[in-house]
Amino acid sequence: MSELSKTYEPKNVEEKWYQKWMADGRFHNESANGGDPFCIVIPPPNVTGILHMGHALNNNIQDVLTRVARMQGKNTVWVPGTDHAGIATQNVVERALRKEGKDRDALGREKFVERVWEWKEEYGSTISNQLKKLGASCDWDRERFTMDEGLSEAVLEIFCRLYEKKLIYRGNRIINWCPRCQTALSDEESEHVEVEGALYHLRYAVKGQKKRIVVATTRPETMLGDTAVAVNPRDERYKDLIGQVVVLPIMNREIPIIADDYVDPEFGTGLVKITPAHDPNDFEMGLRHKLPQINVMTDTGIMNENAGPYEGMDRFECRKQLMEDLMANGLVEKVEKHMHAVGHCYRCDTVVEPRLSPQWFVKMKPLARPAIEAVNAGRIKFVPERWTNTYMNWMENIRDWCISRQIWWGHRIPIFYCDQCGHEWASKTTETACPKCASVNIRQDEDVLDTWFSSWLWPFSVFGWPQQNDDLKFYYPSRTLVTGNEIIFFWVARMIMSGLEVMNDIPFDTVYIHGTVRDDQGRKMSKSLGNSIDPLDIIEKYSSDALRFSLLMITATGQDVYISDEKFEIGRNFGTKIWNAARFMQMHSEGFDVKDLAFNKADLTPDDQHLLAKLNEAIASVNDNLQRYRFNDATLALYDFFWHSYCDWYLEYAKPILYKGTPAQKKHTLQVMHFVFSTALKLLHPFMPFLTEELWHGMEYNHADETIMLASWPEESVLKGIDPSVVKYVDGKHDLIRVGRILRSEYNLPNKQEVAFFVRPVNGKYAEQVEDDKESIMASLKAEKLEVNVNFTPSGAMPSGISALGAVYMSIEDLVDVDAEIEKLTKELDEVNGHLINVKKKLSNENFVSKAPHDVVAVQEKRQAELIEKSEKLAKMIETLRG
RNA sequence: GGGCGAUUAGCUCAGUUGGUUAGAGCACUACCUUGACAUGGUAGGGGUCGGAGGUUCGAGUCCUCUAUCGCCCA
Repeated sequence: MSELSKTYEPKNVEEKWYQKWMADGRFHNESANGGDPFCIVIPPPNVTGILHMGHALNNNIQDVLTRVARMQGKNTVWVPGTDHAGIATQNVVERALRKEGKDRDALGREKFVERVWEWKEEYGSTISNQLKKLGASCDWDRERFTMDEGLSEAVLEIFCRLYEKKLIYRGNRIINWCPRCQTALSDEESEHVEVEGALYHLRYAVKGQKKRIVVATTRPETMLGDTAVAVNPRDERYKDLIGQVVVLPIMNREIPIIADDYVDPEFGTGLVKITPAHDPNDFEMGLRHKLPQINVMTDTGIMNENAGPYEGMDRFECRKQLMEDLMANGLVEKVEKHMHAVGHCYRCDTVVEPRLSPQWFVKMKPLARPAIEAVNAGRIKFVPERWTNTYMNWMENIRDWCISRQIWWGHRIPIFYCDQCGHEWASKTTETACPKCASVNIRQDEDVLDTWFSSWLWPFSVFGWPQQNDDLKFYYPSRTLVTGNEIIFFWVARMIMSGLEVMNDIPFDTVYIHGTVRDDQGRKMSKSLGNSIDPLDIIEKYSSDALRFSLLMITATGQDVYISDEKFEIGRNFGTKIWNAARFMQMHSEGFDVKDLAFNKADLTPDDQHLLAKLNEAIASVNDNLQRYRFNDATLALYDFFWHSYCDWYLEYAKPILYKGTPAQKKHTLQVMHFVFSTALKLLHPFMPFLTEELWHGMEYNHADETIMLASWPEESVLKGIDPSVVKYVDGKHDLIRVGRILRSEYNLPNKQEVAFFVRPVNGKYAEQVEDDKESIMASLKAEKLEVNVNFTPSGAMPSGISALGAVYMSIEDLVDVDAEIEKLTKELDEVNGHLINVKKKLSNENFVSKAPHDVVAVQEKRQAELIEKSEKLAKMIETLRG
């Protein structure tokens, strides 16, 4: 085997293997290959996106699942792609235009869209390329983009279907309007941010009376569009007012005082101004009471002609001026500080303006019903389960989805209007004449669709729907959807609805929701805070494998992840450890044939068996934890096995054999080592794909499986049948070595100083086993001599300790600090007796004995016996020391 | 206002159906540059599990209340 370099150089290695995997088509699969399908669809990142830690975590998890499935021999496909991110992308290109001194209106729609496509061609593959650095084993031949021809067809198809079913309609309703992006947003795209605002108490005059009433509002400028004042009909205070008329200040408009149950008598003064064109609740109330709707703002957030003297003023400017004017007229009762949630555009953070506007909506209730049912029936499960509540809560209170956007980049709404006869229809193709009156005086709707209106089709549109084909049949539904909780509403819920509507089947059976990646102070990573850690920097500094392993190790199921740079040292150090273990093996493997790992079972030493049992445990743990999406436990099992079981114990055990053993012993030990190491590498591969592939080849394990990617996934059963009593003995042996080392360390013996040990095993069986194992124990203890004697009694004062196998004594003539020894043993005795009291208390408690399960009681009884024995031994040892 | 989550060692976090002596990594202390590895080894110090009450033979784990922090929804 070619010699492994002294230090691991991940950079070249990672680049090399990814290229090779791609060149060999290892990530690709198709339905024609048959077998057991395993499909994951990527949550498509924005085409404008750059990789952040959230992506790294998200895709890392998907890659682990994908790689495991592939090794298990499933027909595995992980479909990658990006979405066209309508508003975000348009913003990016507009910014670029501005730099050139241009704007989109001057350019015109067609030219602008061309520009966006150019931008996409140039920069759109950034995030995909970054995913490759992560090691993501996506089937890149299947990469999709939501504006692709195929996916666009899917969008048109479902739009027309839902339109025909009257599940898509146009309505003049209050929507969330972003004055900066100049488009409508869905409710989900308006992010509520708690801000300190004010509650303005305004005085309105009641017509024909001297008295004034006081209304409270957070947005005083909307009063210009007020068309009523409302009270709760049960509010005794204002009974007399109902039906009276109020004169709106400034505008001098006469508006009625109405009664409506919606009004909360507790809030503010119990009197609410009603502005149907600028507030969703007021809008509803306006419909109930047939109130006029007066829009006082333009689409850029400027006051319009309905705002009287404030026309042309910015909305916040107007608020200031208006308040000054009202104040001057004595129309302000008071202004209080007030915390409230204000909607902000999720793209540009501008304060959203609720605004009356004609938009397209999807009627959601009928789509939601089967989607609720599917989750209730357990056909789709959320992991962790608690997210089911979030999903259900939203679904059960679902509101219609505003899908039209007043931008140019996106799927244009396939609705046509005939200006001749007024006919309106949906069509998948570009229409040239009215199907009703044959007029050519027709036009298509100017708006485009919400980006999510294409990504909600993702699980089947990526396979070519509405075309029917074998891949679609084979891979749909996908298996696990891996995503963050922030897009349960945006995406997950909607995919379930579309899947059931279109495919008549769930889009995936499991939704794994991972945590949000935060900085070490718990803040969300964001550019503006400057606290984001760039995954690519981490890869540069520590390697992709280190990034991957560390991320999973610190990510508990569904909990948020707090990261800082140093955390990635875990993975780097782990990789180095494994690399060096491999180098060690290689140094001793000259002339050894790694093709021949069929060790003779009869020759298995206790340590061999112990190692095999630990490997078996690791395999079981990784498999079990993967199944339960407990990635941190899976990585911990791997870490513990490689580092402690393999390196700390077995490798140290093997050293004397490899340095001084017979050729037969050496061969046997190497067989065990290579068998275990190669199996463990496979188990590690999904988590650290690059290092494991490099070692797979470096150690020449590739004779049967050319790539570790396609090597067989380790299953527990391969190693059954190891005697548990032998495993227990080796655990005891480790304990004995530990006790011996403590003795050395207590007397500060220099590493090189060899010293004699005496062991008094608790039984003859252990005596035999220790005797047989003498060489190995002596090596671990740097002992010049090890005497095993069930009847050993120290001739004089000797440092000692108690191990699971029996008492251990260290011979260091003249150096013994008798008082210190007595103190140490007494301390231990006190501790043992403390435990003993507890156990005795338990066992003498009748309730415990009668009510606790038998095995629990049995454990306590056994423990009692052990503690008594230990206690007696310690007492005797102390006595001996006292002379 | 409603819902969810968190609160365990100096720090960041595990602790799965309640059952021995509550774990890990980092940091810290001492010793060790020994022929895999100082991105390392050996040994060590350090927590009674936010607070109060309850259920139970037994509670970090279940229940109630409470405090603080965070997220989502209104």
